[in-house]
Amino acid sequence: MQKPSSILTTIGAAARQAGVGVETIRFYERRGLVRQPGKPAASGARHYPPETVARLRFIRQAQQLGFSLRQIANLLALQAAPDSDSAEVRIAAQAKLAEIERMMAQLREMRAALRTLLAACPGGGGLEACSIMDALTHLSRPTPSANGGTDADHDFPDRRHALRRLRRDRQDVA
Amino acid sequence: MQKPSSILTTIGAAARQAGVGVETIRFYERRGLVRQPGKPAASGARHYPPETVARLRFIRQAQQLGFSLRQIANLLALQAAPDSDSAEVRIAAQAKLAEIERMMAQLREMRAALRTLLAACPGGGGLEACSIMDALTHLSRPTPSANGGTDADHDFPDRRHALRRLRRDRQDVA
DNA sequence: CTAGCCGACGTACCGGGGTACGGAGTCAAG
DNA sequence: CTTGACTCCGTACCCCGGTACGTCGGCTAG
Repeated sequence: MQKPSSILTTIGAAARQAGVGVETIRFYERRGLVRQPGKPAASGARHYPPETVARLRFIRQAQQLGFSLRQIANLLALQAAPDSDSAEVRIAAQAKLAEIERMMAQLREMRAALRTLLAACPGGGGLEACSIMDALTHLSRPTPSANGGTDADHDFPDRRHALRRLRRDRQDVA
Repeated sequence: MQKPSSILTTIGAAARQAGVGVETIRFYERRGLVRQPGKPAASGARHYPPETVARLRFIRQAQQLGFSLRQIANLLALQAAPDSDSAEVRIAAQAKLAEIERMMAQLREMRAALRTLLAACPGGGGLEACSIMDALTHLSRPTPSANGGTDADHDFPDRRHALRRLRRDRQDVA
């Protein structure tokens, strides 16, 4: 297979150079994040220009900054447009920064709540004595809900939406 | 519809009381997080006991602490088992706390990187002058990858996986 | 010549957390 | 009686970021 002799990269080589999987590149192609080069006449193998590898790295970098693929696509589109203003990029970065700070605040809340629960926790015994289960069951509502109005209580539908998709769970104990 | 007169709750009332959608309850039933009560003979409408509402609130509380539905299911199973030890709950909470701290660390990294980029950013002009795009393109790799080994460079496959699902993106500017 | 590896391609699937749709039944008020 | 609100049920769909699978085809080494 391709020795490091030429600059033509097949998909596999590009994947290795960018540190992603082959399937991932194909996935990005479908998403329009990377466009696939035309196939060289007869044979089936496309060869990727080094720009593609750069683009893949760009994507990875942006992901590490917290950008979603959709947002990265927008950044890349900006990159392609000749009349685009770097102020847009700045705005995007600022928005992302704000978003990250929001998430951190929510994590801090979660952490505080967990710490409180853990502090009040006896180390074992039956569940009746478990202050954590207790707190979850007889909910200590952190958000005050003005209850008894015209309708039923439809309290805070806020943070759940913001933070739900945040965890990376293996199927631990719980 | 049901005034605060009786304790029999239909699914809609239960949903309002717990602050979730009807479809969400049905979804939880499919998942086994909540079991549905038997239907009262002739008619179609099941009536839910107040325990179900409590259970729904439990789920919401636990979600706010960062637990996934799967993990919550385990907690609930624990709750049902008579011989379960509250130490398990404690362990789960500690694990979750550790997880949250990991996520916060990653967010801090992202925040620092974004701040650095923003600090070096001119407020506008062509993209050639954009230090952010620049940084993404000619990657300033934060993780040192020992390169040139036997294989290609397959560096850090870590944080991406941990943090990816963290954002809550509408389709902003980028 | 044949085996085996790579690449190309489409499609399906995973896990997480829901939302929406459409048809049928039931109940109460107007 | 009719209308509207509500329920029940299954199925399908959404976003997100990939992964995997199966079938070709060509290239190259043994």
